[in-house]
Amino acid sequence: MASKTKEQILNAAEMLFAEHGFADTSMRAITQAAKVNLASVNYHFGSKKMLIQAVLQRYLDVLMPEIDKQLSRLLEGNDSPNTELLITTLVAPLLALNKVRPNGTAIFVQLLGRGYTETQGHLRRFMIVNYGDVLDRFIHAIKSVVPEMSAADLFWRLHFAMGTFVFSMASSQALGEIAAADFQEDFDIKTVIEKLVKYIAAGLDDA
Amino acid sequence: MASKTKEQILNAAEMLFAEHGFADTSMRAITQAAKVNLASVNYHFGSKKMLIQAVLQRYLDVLMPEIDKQLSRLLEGNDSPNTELLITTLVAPLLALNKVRPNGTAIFVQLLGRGYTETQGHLRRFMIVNYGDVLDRFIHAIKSVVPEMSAADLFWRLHFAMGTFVFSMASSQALGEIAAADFQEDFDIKTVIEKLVKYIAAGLDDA
DNA sequence: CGTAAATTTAAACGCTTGTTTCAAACGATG
DNA sequence: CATCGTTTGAAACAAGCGTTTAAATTTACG
Repeated sequence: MASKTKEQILNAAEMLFAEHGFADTSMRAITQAAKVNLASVNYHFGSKKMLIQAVLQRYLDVLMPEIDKQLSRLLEGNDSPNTELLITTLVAPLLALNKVRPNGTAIFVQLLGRGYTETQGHLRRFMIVNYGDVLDRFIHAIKSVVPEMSAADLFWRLHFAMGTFVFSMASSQALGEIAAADFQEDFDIKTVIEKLVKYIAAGLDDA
Repeated sequence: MASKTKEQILNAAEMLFAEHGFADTSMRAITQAAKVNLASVNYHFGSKKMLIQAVLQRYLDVLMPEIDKQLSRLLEGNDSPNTELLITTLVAPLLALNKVRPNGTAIFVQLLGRGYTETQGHLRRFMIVNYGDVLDRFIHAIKSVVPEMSAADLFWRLHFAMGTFVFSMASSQALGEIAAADFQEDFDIKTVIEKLVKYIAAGLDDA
């Protein structure tokens, strides 16, 4: 089992990373929030960079097998799924992260967004190397749903969709509060995700 | 006229900011690239923060009136425009930035993405305060194009769209390089923006 | 219990950051 | 030409960064 200190560091780091980004979160801020000694990050993880990786990996190791499982379940059915159904496949594994850690879903999608914008492609390569098989299965499934679309177009639309999702989830709380004030109506996370899935599927399908 | 030093600083800063982000671009890197003394940034702009503002403002002061003009031209015609046409309204002003400065469009959209993801909402407020009237006109126009959509739905989709745009632009360079490597094909900023417009319009219109 | 390994601690390291200082050089004006 | 406000220059500043060190402490095990 992972040591208590290690977990305290990971828990504190992921919160601060999600909130302020990787560059703007210092080792001292992390160790202070985790109530551990400054040097223990380097002792347990080696460096700040490897701590960032460890924080992400803790989520990806739960998320990716879950996506793979859901994908298998969907593809085993003999009905050919549509785009919206495929995108929905990602939702349940993401929401499952809330059971792994309190507020896990929101934290992870924020980390994902930070990783994409701050680490200029490192995260992408990291994910492809470690979870490329799952991603390939998903992309293959999407391809089979929109076979007429060119590879380049699909590439761009998938990344646009990724952007939509990450950005929206990252600011979903703030947006929810604004919307609630404007429309005197509550929007829980499930409602927002349903709207988001429709929006993404529409953009992916075709124009 | 602005001094030669001031312009050299702005030109060097915007390039480095776009490429590496605000936090990861040091004053020393800027002044070295601009071939000016380190202290001249503080002398001419006061601080790094105000330099960032100056870099953004130089573009926004060109972009926003241009959007306003295009919007007027579009709305004066008696044909009611569709969503894609309205989104396209933003494209010409964005591409016009290429005439203001070499590679201006790509630089600006990347700065925009950086600003949204790095400065946690400061940029959003800055833009609403300084250019809120233009933004309001645009949102009003969108509303009139999809009158059957509920206010809440439109709210969410507009923010989804904003997320798509900002996120894609923040990582447009990295994605462009990946795409170029994968498809042996160059994607200039104009091509990417056109793909993006179609995607956003499809998501906005309906599902 | 005693000892060896693992962990925590406080302190300091070297480096980079944004900013300030103040003298030197410049440029326009009388 | 002299002068005065503006701009530049080299250097130093204090603060913060990630990392390393070595001694103190805790933990695990024969």
